[in-house]
Amino acid sequence: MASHTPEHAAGNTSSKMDKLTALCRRRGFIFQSSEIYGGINGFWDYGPLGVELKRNLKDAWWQDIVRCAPPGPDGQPIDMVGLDCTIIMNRKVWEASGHASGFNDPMVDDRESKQRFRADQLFGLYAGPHTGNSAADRAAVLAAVAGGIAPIISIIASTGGEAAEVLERQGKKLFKERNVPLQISEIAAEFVLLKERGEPRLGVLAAVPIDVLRGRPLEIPSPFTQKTGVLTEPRQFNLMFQTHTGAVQDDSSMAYLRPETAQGIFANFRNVTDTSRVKIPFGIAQIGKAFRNEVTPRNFTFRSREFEQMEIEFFIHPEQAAEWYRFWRDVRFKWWQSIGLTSANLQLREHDRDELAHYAREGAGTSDIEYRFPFTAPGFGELEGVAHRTDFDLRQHAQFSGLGDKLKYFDQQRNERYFPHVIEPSAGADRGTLAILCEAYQDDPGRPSGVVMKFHPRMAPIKAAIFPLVDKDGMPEIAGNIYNDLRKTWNVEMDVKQNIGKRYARMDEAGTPYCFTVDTQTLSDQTLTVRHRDTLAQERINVAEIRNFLSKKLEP
RNA sequence: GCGGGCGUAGCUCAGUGGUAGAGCGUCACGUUGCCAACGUGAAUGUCGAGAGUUCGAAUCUCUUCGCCCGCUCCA
Repeated sequence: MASHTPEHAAGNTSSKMDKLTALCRRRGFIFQSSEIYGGINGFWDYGPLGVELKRNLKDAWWQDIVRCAPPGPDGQPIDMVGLDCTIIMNRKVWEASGHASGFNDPMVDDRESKQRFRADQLFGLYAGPHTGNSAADRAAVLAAVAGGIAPIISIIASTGGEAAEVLERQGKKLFKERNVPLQISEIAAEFVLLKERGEPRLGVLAAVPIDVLRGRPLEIPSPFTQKTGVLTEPRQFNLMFQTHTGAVQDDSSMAYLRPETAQGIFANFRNVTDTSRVKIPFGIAQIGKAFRNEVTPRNFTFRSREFEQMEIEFFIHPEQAAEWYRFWRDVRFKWWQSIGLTSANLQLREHDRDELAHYAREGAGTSDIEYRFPFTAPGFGELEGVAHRTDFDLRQHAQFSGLGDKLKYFDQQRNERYFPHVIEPSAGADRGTLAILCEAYQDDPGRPSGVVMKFHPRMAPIKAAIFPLVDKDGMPEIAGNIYNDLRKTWNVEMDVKQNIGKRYARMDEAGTPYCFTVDTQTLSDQTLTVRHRDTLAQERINVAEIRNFLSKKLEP
């Protein structure tokens, strides 16, 4: 795998992505939203081919998750029901979920270097006394941090461990920029042994408290230059879109566009259990739009401000969390492979415990199913997150709605009332579509189009094309009959214009896996040629066999 | 949001103050008949947008919008 460089590893990454976006535009997969008005940043439209592709992805998900859910760990069929809830909900939903307060990350700017970072990712190196009594020294320096002393050096990191790594790697450079006569002699996790002018001191790496940052930003050294006096106070960036319900726009009518579909499922948990006879373990699935005011939408459709999610909330008894977490993680990874993401560009990555979201920190784990996009290579970008959300959301809604224990689930078999835990596989439909496009794209100088989209037949926007070799001698009529029959079941196209090579080339760019061509021989023996997109090979089959042929090729 | 780069036909680009162009693609007709072939013809432009300078702006200036790269964010 690693032995041969993927064609979109560093080097021609941008050119592959440029070619792909050009093809998406040219062939009608994806357009920029409101293009004739100059576009709008972070919003994308799906054209005639794109809408088929994305719909195939969502339909496959719905079929494989809701209508024909996989057997569970015990081999028994899984209980799964669908849901479709509104984008705008009572705003208390977002207070309960934590989005209203937690979804806007305070950001800090370095006024001098014009760089910005998240306030909660700022770590400081704090120095305290070194008496030799390590327990007392640690307590002393931690007390000093809590008391609000300024760090001597600052670092951007998401965890203390990462801060230690940065310090280890760049320690000398950081001290040089600060121009403090300090030396590091030892780093053990977040604790650091320092020497200041030969005098030993105990250092600790700790998050810079937000209230210190807010109150005295000028005393904190910039993580970029280690200069003081350049940082701004943390500022709020609300990532949720706001709107108003009703004609009068005041504070009381303010509402949010949902930033995730999950909360609609939690808010309907009781409705579903009351009406559908599902029993734990069971899942509720939903496909729908969500909206986030991303700081910087970029990388084609990868980070859009309006996007579509395919989410499952799977409700379980807390004791079964680990088992169901592993189950869904593996099922979802295999599913992406089953629809054509078969290369080493797809990977499953288990999160480190300390990078987990607030609701998942105590859980059985979180993992990402990731794809190596041309623009992330050699890194990966997230397609789907599988998280054990514990009972966080249901408990929050129980509290905020005032329903309390009434929102608990009564388990007949266990004779027990409890808040179920939740395993959440949450996939991005637009990101999935983009990964399928990236995976399918193949330069091929050996064919007339120069490029071919090798979609899995189940995902291909056009399943087959029907061509009369010549636009005469009764061939168009035969082709027309076949077309009219096939289109009752599949999205197929007929094309009579121009020479056959041009028509094959167009279908290569659209990623159509099979082309059926009616020729002179068809007139006498009822056979026609099937041209295979991936191999360019041709075979003859009987006209009456076409339905069988396609059914077999298109089954999951 | 900050810094850097870029916006001319569907695509790739030429055009640096004086009538908006080429190739490819698209479409029509003819011809051919299994991989963008050939001939003839046609359509297609708010030169990203707005303002300014000028007798005259695709070209110079300012503003703005969008795209790409970095920081940042994330399904």
